[in-house]
Amino acid sequence: MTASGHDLRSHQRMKTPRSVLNPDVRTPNPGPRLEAKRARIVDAALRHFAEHGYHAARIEDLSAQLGVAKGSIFQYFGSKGGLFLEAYKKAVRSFPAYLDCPSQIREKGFFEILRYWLLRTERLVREDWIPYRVALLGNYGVDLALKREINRFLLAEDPYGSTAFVRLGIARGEVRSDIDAPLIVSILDWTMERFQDALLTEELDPGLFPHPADPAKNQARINQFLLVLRGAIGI
Amino acid sequence: MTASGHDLRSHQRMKTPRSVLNPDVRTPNPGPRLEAKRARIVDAALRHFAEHGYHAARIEDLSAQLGVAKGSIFQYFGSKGGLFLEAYKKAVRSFPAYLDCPSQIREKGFFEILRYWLLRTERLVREDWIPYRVALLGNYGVDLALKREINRFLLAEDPYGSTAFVRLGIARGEVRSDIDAPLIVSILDWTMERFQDALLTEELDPGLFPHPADPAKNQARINQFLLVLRGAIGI
DNA sequence: GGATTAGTATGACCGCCAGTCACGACATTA
DNA sequence: TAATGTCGTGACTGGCGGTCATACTAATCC
Repeated sequence: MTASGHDLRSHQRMKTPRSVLNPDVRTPNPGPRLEAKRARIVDAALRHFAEHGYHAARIEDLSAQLGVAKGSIFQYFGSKGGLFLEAYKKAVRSFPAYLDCPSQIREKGFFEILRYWLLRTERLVREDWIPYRVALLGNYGVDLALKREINRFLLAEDPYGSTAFVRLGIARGEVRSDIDAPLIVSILDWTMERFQDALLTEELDPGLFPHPADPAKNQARINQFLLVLRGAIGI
Repeated sequence: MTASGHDLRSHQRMKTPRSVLNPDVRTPNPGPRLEAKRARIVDAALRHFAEHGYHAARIEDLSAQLGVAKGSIFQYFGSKGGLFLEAYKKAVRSFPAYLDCPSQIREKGFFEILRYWLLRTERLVREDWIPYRVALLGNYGVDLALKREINRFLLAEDPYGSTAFVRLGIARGEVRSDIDAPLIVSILDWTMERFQDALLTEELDPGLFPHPADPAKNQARINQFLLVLRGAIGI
């Protein structure tokens, strides 16, 4: 539920820009078999990175576990960073966008949608922590070169639909219109990301973030956070 | 100007907790010679990390450039991560705290202090970009283990004095008191950090953050940002 | 001052792992 | 079957973080 940047996700599968991390030397039309193998690798990598972290993850272990040669993985993804980037994308794409909430929630408006997701995220994490952990790694646990690619991706896809969400808020008269919409979006993304990290890190990486967090008090915290956020970007 | 956590920096040089990154096997009273050598290494490391990034920095290069054996560096700092942590601490400690502003600014109140530093930071960065770049690396360009130590440090030292600063704001009646002060501090830290990153990244790491930023418009952005922040935690 | 010892400096060496590449297996076409 | 392109492979390499036996220096003692 966090991202930064404009909503540019217009059509599916826009060509990602070439880069060291994204050699993309595959044939133009890979064919279903290769695509399937590629997907298998990404799935396993997701789990592997989630379990070991970025640096401690060993490509060779991954390849052994998959029954695939190490060389193949590099052929598909170019580098460890490239593989991680694909895993990260898959993780983030698996998260719901703000507007993917039930319609009766949507009718209640902007801030109720936020509340819905904040309350919900805890359970989502518990059900499947793997993509959340990989997202955490991507946000804080890689080097700047990779982080740059990640930000580029978030900017291009806006996977949580923050821009559309803010637009809805403005249209409903719930979100202030005297401030540049992109700045609103950024602030929403920043604070939501950090707040959720603080809520979830207990399970994802104990000790990563300072933790005044008694889980029982999370609901109260969420309410306070929403109050502040409403003051910031509301009305 | 950003940190997260309580203001615990009570006395100088509180014992940092032992850890893999902080073996601290030095003698209890190192003597001035060793302290000087240690400081020399940290200084050079600061520059070296700033120039090359965390992963691309080579301890051996650093040691050659210093005329010091590689083994010595590991003897002093235990690991590359330990060395970086020290460099990061030094960088962050070199930044001014919120309340270090001129007294006539302080008299103008909480939000004017923020404005002062936001306007000021750009120039500070230009004058000496090295610590800012290292802080950026520490925030986004290391692995989670190191990031954990960094957060622990920020929590323990509160190097920007955010807690005292918020306390002042509350005392002056400028900052809302209906919300847990620690949450206010966190939100202030989160947003200030990200906003400054967005402002400064142009010079520190072009392309790291999405950049709608025409430098000429920075002042307008700062004003809008302050408006939002005032709504969030003001009155 | 010489001897003993504790603290400090050194750089050759080791283990590890991302990334490479020559070769082999396989598929496709002729 | 031969020829040609594609895909898969794993032994190998390069480079770097980290170690440690040895050398050196400074302090301490008789």
